[in-house]
Amino acid sequence: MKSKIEGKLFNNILDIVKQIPKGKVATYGQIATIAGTQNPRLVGFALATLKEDTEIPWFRVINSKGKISFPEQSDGFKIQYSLLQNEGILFDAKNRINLKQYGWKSF
DNA sequence: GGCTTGACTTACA
DNA sequence: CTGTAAGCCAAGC
Repeated sequence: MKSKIEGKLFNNILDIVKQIPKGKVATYGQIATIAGTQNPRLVGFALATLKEDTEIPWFRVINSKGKISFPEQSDGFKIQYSLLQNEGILFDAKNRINLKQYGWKSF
């Protein structure tokens, strides 16, 4: 057992992402701020280190532009796209999510 | 133990 | 609208 947690902010980020309600999405900056860090990259990094069997809804995390962070040709994009639609979230003509409607509000 | 990269954001020109 | 620069934390080598 490790007496030290592997990055307190890191653990915080994952915990916050798990708290995103269904049908809502949150931006990296939003999560980073709530987690207590000024580095949104850690949010992406935290999600990048997740396992396949993770229970964390990483697909509900998008960038400030309201778009998926993956290239449209990437499989990750397709997967996240499908999962979000499955949650009831739709995209506009520019493949962007309407944060005004689906944006997650802080607790 | 030090440097580079990374699913990013915000500000300015 | 696009492009460049700085900020900041953790993992990998």
